[in-house]
Amino acid sequence: MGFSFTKSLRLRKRPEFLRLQQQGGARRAITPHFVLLVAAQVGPEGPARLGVVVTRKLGGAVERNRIKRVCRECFRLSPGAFAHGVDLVVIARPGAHMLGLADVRAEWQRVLSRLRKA
RNA sequence: CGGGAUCGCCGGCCGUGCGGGUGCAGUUAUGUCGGCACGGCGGGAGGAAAGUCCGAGCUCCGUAGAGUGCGAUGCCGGGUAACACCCGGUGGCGGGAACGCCGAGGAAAGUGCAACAGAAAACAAACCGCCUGGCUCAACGUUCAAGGCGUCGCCAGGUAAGGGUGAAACGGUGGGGUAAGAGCCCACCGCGUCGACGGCAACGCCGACGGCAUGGCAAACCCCAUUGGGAGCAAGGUCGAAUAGGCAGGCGUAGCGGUCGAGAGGCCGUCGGAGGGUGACUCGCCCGAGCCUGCGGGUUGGCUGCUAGAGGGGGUCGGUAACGGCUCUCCUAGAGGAAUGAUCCCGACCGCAUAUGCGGCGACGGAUAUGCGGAACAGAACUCGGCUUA
Repeated sequence: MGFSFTKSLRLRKRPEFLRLQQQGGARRAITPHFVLLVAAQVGPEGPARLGVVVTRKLGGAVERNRIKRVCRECFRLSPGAFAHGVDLVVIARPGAHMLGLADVRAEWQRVLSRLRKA
Protein backbone atom coordinates (compact mmCIF):
# COMPACT_ATOMS: atom_id res chain seq x y z
CA MET A 1 0.00 0.00 0.00
CA GLY A 2 0.96 3.61 -0.48
CA PHE A 3 0.61 6.52 1.84
CA SER A 4 -3.14 6.65 1.99
CA PHE A 5 -5.13 7.45 5.11
CA THR A 6 -8.82 6.63 4.84
CA LYS A 7 -11.55 6.48 7.42
CA SER A 8 -10.81 2.88 8.25
CA LEU A 9 -7.38 3.90 9.56
CA ARG A 10 -8.84 6.36 12.11
CA LEU A 11 -10.36 5.92 15.49
CA ARG A 12 -13.91 7.22 15.15
CA LYS A 13 -15.86 6.29 18.23
CA ARG A 14 -15.74 7.46 21.78
CA PRO A 15 -15.28 4.01 23.36
CA GLU A 16 -12.22 3.43 21.18
CA PHE A 17 -10.61 6.53 22.60
CA LEU A 18 -11.61 5.84 26.17
CA ARG A 19 -10.12 2.35 26.01
CA LEU A 20 -6.66 3.81 25.51
CA GLN A 21 -7.03 6.91 27.67
CA GLN A 22 -8.20 5.14 30.77
CA GLN A 23 -5.77 3.28 32.93
CA GLY A 24 -5.92 0.10 30.81
CA GLY A 25 -3.03 -1.68 29.22
CA ALA A 26 -1.92 1.14 26.95
CA ARG A 27 1.75 1.94 26.74
CA ARG A 28 2.50 5.59 27.29
CA ALA A 29 5.25 7.86 26.01
CA ILE A 30 5.58 11.56 26.72
CA THR A 31 7.33 14.10 24.50
CA PRO A 32 7.51 17.87 24.99
CA HIS A 33 4.35 18.46 22.93
CA PHE A 34 2.52 15.14 22.90
CA VAL A 35 1.40 12.17 24.90
CA LEU A 36 1.37 8.96 22.82
CA LEU A 37 -0.75 5.97 23.85
CA VAL A 38 -0.49 2.60 22.14
CA ALA A 39 -2.45 -0.59 22.68
CA ALA A 40 -3.32 -3.77 20.79
CA GLN A 41 -6.62 -3.76 18.89
CA VAL A 42 -9.60 -5.80 20.00
CA GLY A 43 -10.94 -8.40 17.62
CA PRO A 44 -9.40 -9.18 14.21
CA GLU A 45 -6.12 -7.41 13.55
CA GLY A 46 -5.98 -4.70 10.90
CA PRO A 47 -3.56 -1.96 9.98
CA ALA A 48 -2.47 0.47 12.68
CA ARG A 49 -5.09 3.15 13.45
CA LEU A 50 -4.72 6.72 14.71
CA GLY A 51 -6.80 9.06 16.84
CA VAL A 52 -5.83 12.59 17.84
CA VAL A 53 -7.08 14.41 20.93
CA VAL A 54 -6.82 18.19 21.07
CA THR A 55 -8.69 19.98 23.83
CA ARG A 56 -10.13 23.46 23.63
CA LYS A 57 -7.47 24.73 25.94
CA LEU A 58 -4.90 24.57 23.15
CA GLY A 59 -6.53 27.22 20.97
CA GLY A 60 -9.30 27.98 18.53
CA ALA A 61 -10.53 25.74 15.76
CA VAL A 62 -7.77 26.82 13.41
CA GLU A 63 -4.95 25.87 15.76
CA ARG A 64 -6.60 22.59 16.71
CA ASN A 65 -7.24 21.63 13.09
CA ARG A 66 -3.62 22.26 12.26
CA ILE A 67 -2.39 20.00 15.03
CA LYS A 68 -4.63 17.18 13.86
CA ARG A 69 -3.60 17.59 10.25
CA VAL A 70 0.09 17.57 11.01
CA CYS A 71 -0.26 14.50 13.24
CA ARG A 72 -2.24 12.63 10.61
CA GLU A 73 0.31 13.59 7.96
CA CYS A 74 3.14 12.31 10.09
CA PHE A 75 1.31 9.03 10.72
CA ARG A 76 0.44 8.64 7.05
CA LEU A 77 3.98 9.19 5.80
CA SER A 78 5.54 6.58 8.08
CA PRO A 79 3.61 3.37 7.45
CA GLY A 80 6.24 1.13 8.95
CA ALA A 81 6.50 2.97 12.21
CA PHE A 82 3.56 1.28 13.88
CA ALA A 83 2.93 -2.44 13.77
CA HIS A 84 -0.23 -4.14 12.52
CA GLY A 85 -2.94 -4.66 15.06
CA VAL A 86 -2.17 -1.54 17.06
CA ASP A 87 -4.20 1.56 17.94
CA LEU A 88 -2.47 4.87 18.62
CA VAL A 89 -3.93 7.88 20.43
CA VAL A 90 -2.03 11.15 20.34
CA ILE A 91 -2.90 13.77 22.93
CA ALA A 92 -1.59 17.21 22.09
CA ARG A 93 0.00 19.44 24.74
CA PRO A 94 0.41 23.22 24.81
CA GLY A 95 2.56 24.65 22.05
CA ALA A 96 1.91 21.83 19.59
CA HIS A 97 0.34 24.13 17.01
CA MET A 98 3.71 25.82 16.44
CA LEU A 99 5.32 22.63 15.13
CA GLY A 100 5.85 21.66 11.50
CA LEU A 101 5.83 18.18 10.08
CA ALA A 102 9.59 17.69 10.58
CA ASP A 103 9.36 18.68 14.26
CA VAL A 104 6.58 16.22 14.97
CA ARG A 105 8.36 13.40 13.18
CA ALA A 106 11.56 14.06 15.15
CA GLU A 107 9.70 14.03 18.46
CA TRP A 108 7.89 10.82 17.69
CA GLN A 109 11.02 9.12 16.40
CA ARG A 110 12.73 9.44 19.78
CA VAL A 111 10.07 7.45 21.63
CA LEU A 112 9.07 4.94 18.95
CA SER A 113 11.38 2.17 20.06
CA ARG A 114 9.91 2.16 23.53
CA LEU A 115 6.36 1.93 22.18
CA ARG A 116 7.22 -0.95 19.85
CA LYS A 117 7.76 -3.29 22.75
CA ALA A 118 4.03 -3.17 23.51
C1' C B 1 -1.28 35.91 -0.70
C1' G B 2 -0.49 33.99 -6.09
C1' G B 3 1.67 29.96 -9.41
C1' G B 4 3.80 25.00 -9.95
C1' A B 5 5.30 19.89 -8.52
C1' U B 6 4.72 15.53 -5.35
C1' C B 7 1.90 12.91 -1.60
C1' G B 8 -3.06 12.95 0.70
C1' C B 9 -8.58 13.96 2.65
C1' C B 10 -14.34 14.42 1.94
C1' G B 11 -18.54 13.55 -0.70
C1' G B 12 -20.83 13.01 -6.29
C1' C B 13 -20.86 10.55 -11.21
C1' C B 14 -18.51 6.83 -14.45
C1' G B 15 -15.30 2.65 -15.50
C1' U B 16 -12.07 -1.72 -14.45
C1' G B 17 -10.56 -5.72 -11.27
C1' C B 18 -11.35 -9.08 -6.99
C1' G B 19 -14.28 -12.13 -4.32
C1' G B 20 -19.80 -12.85 -3.55
C1' G B 21 -24.05 -14.32 -5.53
C1' U B 22 -30.30 -14.73 -1.14
C1' G B 23 -25.62 -12.62 -1.05
C1' C B 24 -21.74 -8.82 0.33
C1' A B 25 -20.22 -4.83 4.27
C1' G B 26 -21.87 -4.06 9.30
C1' U B 27 -22.80 -7.01 16.31
C1' U B 28 -28.04 -4.99 14.64
C1' A B 29 -30.80 -1.05 12.44
C1' U B 30 -29.15 0.15 7.34
C1' G B 31 -27.21 0.38 2.09
C1' U B 32 -29.37 -2.14 -2.81
C1' C B 33 -26.34 -4.09 -6.99
C1' G B 34 -23.81 -3.10 -2.54
C1' G B 35 -18.42 -4.24 -0.24
C1' C B 36 -13.00 -3.71 -1.04
C1' A B 37 -8.96 -1.95 -4.28
C1' C B 38 -7.39 0.97 -8.43
C1' G B 39 -8.26 4.59 -12.33
C1' G B 40 -10.91 8.80 -14.78
C1' C B 41 -14.08 13.34 -14.74
C1' G B 42 -15.73 17.50 -12.45
C1' G B 43 -16.70 19.96 -7.03
C1' G B 44 -14.90 21.30 -1.89
C1' A B 45 -14.46 27.45 3.80
C1' G B 46 -15.31 33.05 5.08
C1' G B 47 -16.07 38.33 4.83
C1' A B 48 -16.56 37.92 8.88
C1' A B 49 -17.66 30.80 8.57
C1' A B 50 -16.45 34.24 14.78
C1' G B 51 -19.24 36.63 19.12
C1' U B 52 -24.26 34.23 19.72
C1' C B 53 -26.33 40.31 20.50
C1' C B 54 -31.26 40.98 17.75
C1' G B 55 -34.96 39.32 13.87
C1' A B 56 -37.26 35.27 11.06
C1' G B 57 -38.06 30.42 8.45
C1' C B 58 -38.39 25.30 10.04
C1' U B 59 -39.42 21.62 14.15
C1' C B 60 -41.51 19.83 18.58
C1' C B 61 -44.02 20.88 23.32
C1' G B 62 -48.33 23.14 23.89
C1' U B 63 -53.61 26.01 24.06
C1' A B 64 -52.05 31.17 26.09
C1' G B 65 -58.26 32.78 29.60
C1' A B 66 -57.69 36.81 33.54
C1' G B 67 -54.62 39.56 36.93
C1' U B 68 -49.75 40.64 38.81
C1' G B 69 -44.75 40.41 37.59
C1' C B 70 -40.52 40.25 34.13
C1' G B 71 -38.15 41.48 29.47
C1' A B 72 -37.83 44.35 24.93
C1' U B 73 -38.82 48.71 22.02
C1' G B 74 -39.31 54.37 22.42
C1' C B 75 -39.49 61.61 17.06
C1' C B 76 -42.31 60.67 12.13
C1' G B 77 -43.09 58.11 7.50
C1' G B 78 -41.57 54.19 4.39
C1' G B 79 -38.89 49.30 3.08
C1' U B 80 -39.10 44.15 4.61
C1' A B 81 -41.01 37.55 6.02
C1' A B 82 -39.35 40.23 10.36
C1' C B 83 -36.19 43.32 13.37
C1' A B 84 -33.21 46.67 17.97
C1' C B 85 -31.72 46.58 10.75
C1' C B 86 -31.99 49.78 6.24
C1' C B 87 -33.80 54.32 3.56
C1' G B 88 -35.97 59.23 3.55
C1' G B 89 -37.65 63.22 6.55
C1' U B 90 -38.29 66.32 11.35
C1' G B 91 -35.96 68.28 15.64
C1' G B 92 -31.48 69.05 18.58
C1' C B 93 -26.05 69.61 19.01
C1' G B 94 -21.16 70.82 16.72
C1' G B 95 -18.95 73.61 12.54
C1' G B 96 -17.42 79.65 8.88
C1' A B 97 -19.15 76.08 5.28
C1' A B 98 -19.33 71.39 2.89
C1' C B 99 -20.93 68.17 6.29
C1' G B 100 -20.84 65.17 10.74
C1' C B 101 -23.07 63.25 15.27
C1' C B 102 -27.73 61.84 18.40
C1' G B 103 -31.31 55.55 23.02
C1' A B 104 -34.82 61.94 20.38
C1' G B 105 -41.97 59.62 24.85
C1' G B 106 -43.18 61.86 29.98
C1' A B 107 -39.61 66.02 34.96
C1' A B 108 -47.34 70.64 36.54
C1' A B 109 -48.14 61.55 39.40
C1' G B 110 -44.63 60.35 43.06
C1' U B 111 -39.70 58.94 45.24
C1' G B 112 -34.71 60.28 44.60
C1' C B 113 -29.69 62.51 43.00
C1' A B 114 -26.18 66.86 42.30
C1' A B 115 -18.85 65.79 44.46
C1' C B 116 -15.85 70.35 44.85
C1' A B 117 -16.73 75.38 44.96
C1' G B 118 -20.35 78.77 46.52
C1' A B 119 -24.24 83.09 50.73
C1' A B 120 -27.61 79.86 48.44
C1' A B 121 -28.50 73.52 44.46
C1' A B 122 -35.08 74.36 44.74
C1' C B 123 -42.11 75.71 49.24
C1' A B 124 -36.09 79.86 47.69
C1' A B 125 -32.57 82.60 50.28
C1' A B 126 -29.19 87.18 50.76
C1' C B 127 -22.12 86.80 51.26
C1' C B 128 -19.70 91.16 49.10
C1' G B 129 -22.78 94.99 47.35
C1' C B 130 -26.65 99.01 46.02
C1' C B 131 -30.48 102.30 48.23
C1' U B 132 -33.75 104.69 52.10
C1' G B 133 -34.69 106.02 57.14
C1' G B 134 -32.94 106.45 62.23
C1' C B 135 -28.82 107.04 65.98
C1' U B 136 -24.08 110.88 66.92
C1' C B 137 -21.56 109.35 73.21
C1' A B 138 -16.93 108.80 70.43
C1' A B 139 -13.39 109.07 65.43
C1' C B 140 -11.89 111.69 60.66
C1' G B 141 -12.57 115.51 56.63
C1' U B 142 -14.87 120.32 55.26
C1' U B 143 -15.79 125.04 58.30
C1' C B 144 -13.50 130.60 62.53
C1' A B 145 -17.36 127.67 65.04
C1' A B 146 -22.15 125.28 65.35
C1' G B 147 -25.39 123.27 62.27
C1' G B 148 -25.25 120.96 57.83
C1' C B 149 -22.83 117.71 54.41
C1' G B 150 -19.50 113.56 53.52
C1' U B 151 -16.64 109.10 55.32
C1' C B 152 -16.70 105.24 58.91
C1' G B 153 -19.71 102.52 62.57
C1' C B 154 -24.43 100.55 64.64
C1' C B 155 -29.86 99.55 64.11
C1' A B 156 -34.39 98.89 61.05
C1' G B 157 -36.13 98.24 56.21
C1' G B 158 -36.18 97.92 50.61
C1' U B 159 -33.68 95.41 46.59
C1' A B 160 -31.46 91.29 43.35
C1' A B 161 -28.96 95.38 38.82
C1' G B 162 -23.43 94.35 39.49
C1' G B 163 -19.34 90.97 41.76
C1' G B 164 -17.80 86.15 42.89
C1' U B 165 -18.60 80.09 42.70
C1' G B 166 -20.19 76.30 39.63
C1' A B 167 -21.81 71.67 34.59
C1' A B 168 -26.15 74.32 36.19
C1' A B 169 -28.11 80.19 40.15
C1' C B 170 -35.53 81.07 39.56
C1' G B 171 -36.02 83.78 31.59
C1' G B 172 -32.07 86.71 27.84
C1' U B 173 -30.61 91.59 25.36
C1' G B 174 -31.67 96.76 25.07
C1' G B 175 -34.57 100.86 26.75
C1' G B 176 -37.91 103.27 30.12
C1' G B 177 -38.75 103.63 35.15
C1' U B 178 -37.05 104.10 40.34
C1' A B 179 -34.37 106.11 46.48
C1' A B 180 -32.01 101.73 44.61
C1' G B 181 -34.27 98.09 41.96
C1' A B 182 -37.45 94.29 40.05
C1' G B 183 -41.92 91.75 33.66
C1' C B 184 -42.97 97.16 37.41
C1' C B 185 -43.69 98.91 31.99
C1' C B 186 -42.15 98.51 26.57
C1' A B 187 -39.59 96.24 21.98
C1' C B 188 -37.32 91.86 20.09
C1' C B 189 -36.03 86.72 21.33
C1' G B 190 -37.32 82.47 24.40
C1' C B 191 -41.51 80.00 27.01
C1' G B 192 -46.83 78.72 27.64
C1' U B 193 -52.10 78.77 25.88
C1' C B 194 -55.50 79.40 21.85
C1' G B 195 -56.55 79.89 16.68
C1' A B 196 -55.52 79.98 11.18
C1' C B 197 -52.51 77.93 7.25
C1' G B 198 -48.89 74.04 5.04
C1' G B 199 -47.59 68.78 5.70
C1' C B 200 -50.01 61.57 5.72
C1' A B 201 -47.05 62.71 10.13
C1' A B 202 -42.92 64.24 13.34
C1' C B 203 -43.16 69.34 12.81
C1' G B 204 -42.96 74.15 10.49
C1' C B 205 -44.92 78.98 9.90
C1' C B 206 -48.15 83.21 11.06
C1' G B 207 -51.30 85.86 14.42
C1' A B 208 -53.51 86.91 19.14
C1' C B 209 -53.28 86.52 24.27
C1' G B 210 -50.57 85.60 28.91
C1' G B 211 -46.36 88.52 32.11
C1' C B 212 -42.94 83.91 33.47
C1' A B 213 -45.81 80.05 35.98
C1' U B 214 -42.89 74.56 34.69
C1' G B 215 -34.44 74.77 36.65
C1' G B 216 -31.46 69.94 35.34
C1' C B 217 -30.89 64.40 35.42
C1' A B 218 -35.55 59.24 33.33
C1' A B 219 -28.06 55.02 29.72
C1' A B 220 -31.77 56.80 38.71
C1' C B 221 -36.27 54.33 40.32
C1' C B 222 -40.57 55.23 37.92
C1' C B 223 -45.01 56.57 34.69
C1' C B 224 -47.14 56.07 29.73
C1' A B 225 -47.66 53.63 24.92
C1' U B 226 -46.62 49.39 21.91
C1' U B 227 -45.10 44.42 22.15
C1' G B 228 -43.33 39.34 23.73
C1' G B 229 -45.88 31.37 25.08
C1' G B 230 -41.36 28.02 25.65
C1' A B 231 -37.36 25.29 23.80
C1' G B 232 -34.04 24.51 19.97
C1' C B 233 -31.25 20.29 14.36
C1' A B 234 -28.12 16.90 20.58
C1' A B 235 -35.11 20.42 17.24
C1' G B 236 -37.87 16.47 15.27
C1' G B 237 -39.05 11.70 12.46
C1' U B 238 -37.88 6.57 12.04
C1' C B 239 -35.39 1.91 13.09
C1' G B 240 -32.37 -0.75 16.46
C1' A B 241 -29.89 -1.78 21.19
C1' A B 242 -30.11 -1.36 26.41
C1' U B 243 -32.62 -0.51 30.82
C1' A B 244 -37.25 -2.87 31.07
C1' G B 245 -41.71 -3.93 39.17
C1' G B 246 -32.96 -3.68 41.29
C1' C B 247 -33.40 -1.69 46.49
C1' A B 248 -35.33 1.71 50.45
C1' G B 249 -38.96 5.41 52.06
C1' G B 250 -43.57 8.28 51.29
C1' C B 251 -48.58 9.56 49.15
C1' G B 252 -52.85 7.74 46.54
C1' U B 253 -56.36 4.74 43.52
C1' A B 254 -62.55 5.94 48.61
C1' G B 255 -67.66 5.63 47.39
C1' C B 256 -72.42 5.59 44.58
C1' G B 257 -75.53 4.66 40.18
C1' G B 258 -76.24 2.36 35.30
C1' U B 259 -74.81 -1.46 31.85
C1' C B 260 -72.25 -6.05 29.83
C1' G B 261 -70.58 -10.75 31.85
C1' A B 262 -71.46 -17.38 34.81
C1' G B 263 -67.37 -15.15 37.29
C1' A B 264 -62.86 -12.43 37.51
C1' G B 265 -63.55 -7.98 35.68
C1' G B 266 -64.60 -4.26 31.61
C1' C B 267 -67.27 0.28 29.93
C1' C B 268 -70.19 4.93 30.98
C1' G B 269 -71.81 8.87 34.43
C1' U B 270 -71.29 11.52 39.11
C1' C B 271 -68.46 12.73 43.25
C1' G B 272 -63.60 12.10 45.40
C1' G B 273 -58.70 12.13 43.78
C1' A B 274 -51.85 11.44 45.39
C1' G B 275 -49.28 13.73 41.84
C1' G B 276 -48.28 16.25 37.20
C1' G B 277 -48.77 20.13 33.06
C1' U B 278 -49.80 25.31 31.95
C1' G B 279 -41.13 26.27 32.85
C1' A B 280 -42.09 33.61 37.24
C1' C B 281 -46.52 33.87 40.76
C1' U B 282 -51.97 33.64 41.89
C1' C B 283 -56.66 32.23 40.15
C1' G B 284 -58.64 29.48 36.43
C1' C B 285 -58.11 25.41 33.00
C1' C B 286 -56.32 20.52 31.54
C1' C B 287 -54.29 15.43 32.40
C1' G B 288 -54.81 11.79 36.02
C1' A B 289 -53.98 5.62 38.26
C1' G B 290 -50.29 5.20 39.64
C1' C B 291 -46.87 8.91 41.19
C1' C B 292 -42.80 11.33 44.05
C1' U B 293 -37.77 11.23 46.56
C1' G B 294 -32.95 8.93 47.34
C1' C B 295 -29.28 5.10 45.96
C1' G B 296 -27.62 1.80 42.07
C1' G B 297 -27.38 0.22 36.77
C1' G B 298 -27.74 0.80 31.21
C1' U B 299 -27.94 3.35 26.29
C1' U B 300 -26.02 7.67 24.40
C1' G B 301 -25.85 3.76 17.49
C1' G B 302 -27.86 3.57 11.93
C1' C B 303 -30.82 6.26 8.36
C1' U B 304 -33.29 10.88 7.82
C1' G B 305 -33.78 16.11 8.75
C1' C B 306 -29.27 18.05 5.01
C1' U B 307 -29.09 21.66 1.51
C1' A B 308 -32.41 25.21 -4.71
C1' G B 309 -32.76 29.30 -1.13
C1' A B 310 -37.11 35.56 1.70
C1' G B 311 -30.43 32.27 -3.50
C1' G B 312 -26.54 34.88 -6.67
C1' G B 313 -25.56 37.79 -11.34
C1' G B 314 -27.28 40.77 -15.79
C1' G B 315 -31.16 43.74 -18.14
C1' U B 316 -35.52 46.66 -17.82
C1' C B 317 -39.63 49.37 -15.40
C1' G B 318 -41.52 52.03 -10.80
C1' G B 319 -39.51 54.76 -6.58
C1' U B 320 -35.42 60.65 -4.00
C1' A B 321 -33.81 56.05 -1.66
C1' A B 322 -34.00 51.46 1.12
C1' C B 323 -36.56 48.27 -2.03
C1' G B 324 -40.16 46.09 -5.28
C1' G B 325 -42.37 44.11 -10.21
C1' C B 326 -41.14 41.61 -14.84
C1' U B 327 -37.60 38.92 -17.59
C1' C B 328 -32.99 36.24 -18.88
C1' U B 329 -29.27 33.35 -16.82
C1' C B 330 -26.23 30.38 -13.16
C1' C B 331 -26.17 25.92 -9.56
C1' U B 332 -22.37 27.01 -5.67
C1' A B 333 -19.35 22.34 0.50
C1' G B 334 -22.51 19.00 3.14
C1' A B 335 -18.51 16.76 7.46
C1' G B 336 -19.96 13.88 11.79
C1' G B 337 -13.38 12.32 17.14
C1' A B 338 -15.70 16.20 12.38
C1' A B 339 -13.10 16.65 4.96
C1' U B 340 -11.41 21.43 2.16
C1' G B 341 -4.60 19.69 3.78
C1' A B 342 1.08 18.66 4.12
C1' U B 343 6.05 19.31 2.11
C1' C B 344 9.29 21.68 -1.35
C1' C B 345 10.40 25.39 -5.20
C1' C B 346 9.42 30.12 -7.62
C1' G B 347 7.15 34.99 -7.38
C1' A B 348 4.77 39.35 -5.43
C1' C B 349 3.79 42.33 -0.36
C1' C B 350 5.52 44.58 4.45
C1' G B 351 9.42 45.66 8.22
C1' C B 352 14.59 45.87 9.78
C1' A B 353 19.91 45.73 8.76
C1' U B 354 24.07 46.23 5.35
C1' A B 355 26.13 47.76 0.62
C1' U B 356 25.97 50.64 -3.98
C1' G B 357 24.91 54.76 -6.67
C1' C B 358 20.99 59.32 -7.20
C1' G B 359 18.50 64.17 -5.51
C1' G B 360 19.21 67.86 -1.51
C1' C B 361 23.71 72.73 2.07
C1' G B 362 21.18 69.54 5.51
C1' A B 363 17.39 66.77 8.37
C1' C B 364 15.89 63.31 4.83
C1' G B 365 13.54 61.20 0.40
C1' G B 366 13.07 57.50 -3.01
C1' A B 367 15.83 53.17 -6.23
C1' U B 368 18.49 48.39 -6.70
C1' A B 369 20.86 44.02 -4.55
C1' U B 370 21.71 40.62 -0.46
C1' G B 371 20.41 38.60 4.34
C1' C B 372 16.91 37.90 8.33
C1' G B 373 12.01 38.13 10.05
C1' G B 374 6.75 38.72 9.24
C1' A B 375 2.28 37.68 6.33
C1' A B 376 -3.69 39.23 9.84
C1' C B 377 -8.50 37.91 12.05
C1' A B 378 -9.86 33.36 11.87
C1' G B 379 -12.47 26.98 10.06
C1' A B 380 -18.96 25.76 7.59
C1' A B 381 -21.99 22.15 11.73
C1' C B 382 -30.25 23.31 9.96
C1' U B 383 -30.89 27.76 6.78
C1' C B 384 -31.47 32.96 5.92
C1' G B 385 -31.68 38.88 7.16
C1' G B 386 -28.95 42.26 10.30
C1' C B 387 -25.71 44.12 14.20
C1' U B 388 -21.04 43.91 16.72
C1' U B 389 -15.98 42.70 17.21
C1' A B 390 -11.48 41.22 14.55
